[in-house]
Amino acid sequence: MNLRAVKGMKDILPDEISKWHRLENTFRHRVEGYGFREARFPIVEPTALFVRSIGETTDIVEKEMYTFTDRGDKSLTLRPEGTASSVRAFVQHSVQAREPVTKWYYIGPMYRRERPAKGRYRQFYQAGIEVFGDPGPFVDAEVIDMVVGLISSLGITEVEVLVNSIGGPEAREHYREALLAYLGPYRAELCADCQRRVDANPLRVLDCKVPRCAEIAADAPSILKHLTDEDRAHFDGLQETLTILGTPYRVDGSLVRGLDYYTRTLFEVLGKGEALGAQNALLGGGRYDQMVKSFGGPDTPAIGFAMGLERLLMAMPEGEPDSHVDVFIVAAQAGVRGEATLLGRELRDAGLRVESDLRGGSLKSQLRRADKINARIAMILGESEVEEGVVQLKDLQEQTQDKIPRAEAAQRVRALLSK
RNA sequence: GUGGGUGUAGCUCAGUGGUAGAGCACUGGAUUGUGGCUCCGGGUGUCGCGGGUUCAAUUCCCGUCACUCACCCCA
Repeated sequence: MNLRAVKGMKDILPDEISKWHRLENTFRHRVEGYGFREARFPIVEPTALFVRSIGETTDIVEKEMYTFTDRGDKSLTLRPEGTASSVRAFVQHSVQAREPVTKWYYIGPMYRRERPAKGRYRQFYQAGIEVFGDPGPFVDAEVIDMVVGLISSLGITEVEVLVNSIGGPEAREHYREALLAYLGPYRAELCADCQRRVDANPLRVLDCKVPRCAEIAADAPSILKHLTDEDRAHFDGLQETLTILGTPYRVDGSLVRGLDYYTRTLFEVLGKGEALGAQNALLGGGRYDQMVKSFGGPDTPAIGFAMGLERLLMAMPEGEPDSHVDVFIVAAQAGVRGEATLLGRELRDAGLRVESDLRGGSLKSQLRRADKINARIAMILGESEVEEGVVQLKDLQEQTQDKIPRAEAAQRVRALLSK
């Protein structure tokens, strides 16, 4: 077979879907408990949306986007993340005019053309939330506390919560100057990428992993020293609230994150299980108070996060094997298959999940099938049962069997299932 | 983008210079219409692809592609 899923993109088959459902349902339930409502956005957006929000000099925009020209000569891009679309939609629909605070969540595929690795795919799934209109810091703390609760209700116990503040535009500008002054003398020692970054976006130099650059970055001034009083008060307020909530966290001044749109609060949750390999960032987020305005909307503060579903899945414990079938109907003779099909419809109409093997086959093989797919009950129908208007109700778990009137079949099954 | 590993049955993997095996899965049976456990039986492979060496290559060599892991980046 020479037609395969494209590199870095995976099929999810039914055998693994129940874990996905468990994850998605837990996420939905949790965030809906905080008043978030689902929104769905296009997977394809104008390229400029991401360039302007994520930042021209970020890795995502520089080398990871799936960008193409459509037949109308427009440059389009498969979304690499969800926040840009959320903001675009928020501004496009003037959502701020309908409510003071907007809380949205989304789940869906994202695309980045990176080299695939464990827990990193070119099409991957993210679930995320955005809050528009609340400047914080209480909402920042509540969001962080919410994700901690979410992670824990997924059965993931070993995590670390990192928080940091990179200040607002004013602090960023002061810091930029301080950083440039510091980096100036070292300029020639930096790697080629960083020499370019000094001009384009000096903060990115702090992120570089080239040994010499990392050494230089290690002694660079800290942005925490350049926060304005307001930024500082915001960050203090966040930490105080986390303390009141009893949410564990650690301040990490080196947490910068790869997207340029962040302001003030940044946070990240790291998984610790070895199942994750090197891709241990389960979820990340932060505040982006300038983005709505920069897209032409009103000055609206915002905060959000996104989590990587594949990574969460790897960190989650395996669940109980479940069954997708309540009743398996067995036709004892080939001649009653029509009657068995009718019985199946009767039970389904009563709300039960019913399977059968309409190909027929031996009684033994049909029962084996019922056992294999983990059906709780087998219902056997043969010539004599049809004649008498009854069915054999076999409880595969309790190993019991009763002959019951066919009319009572659905109700008897319900009684057994609810036991 | 850089480095490493691996490609043999549907899956997980053994193995050999003379074209190949196990377990699981699937399937039939163990006396009449009763699953799981046990026992007996059954099918399945362009041994990733291309080239080279050789009388002979799945095995050795080279290339290539794919997958995978790490670096990096991130979710």
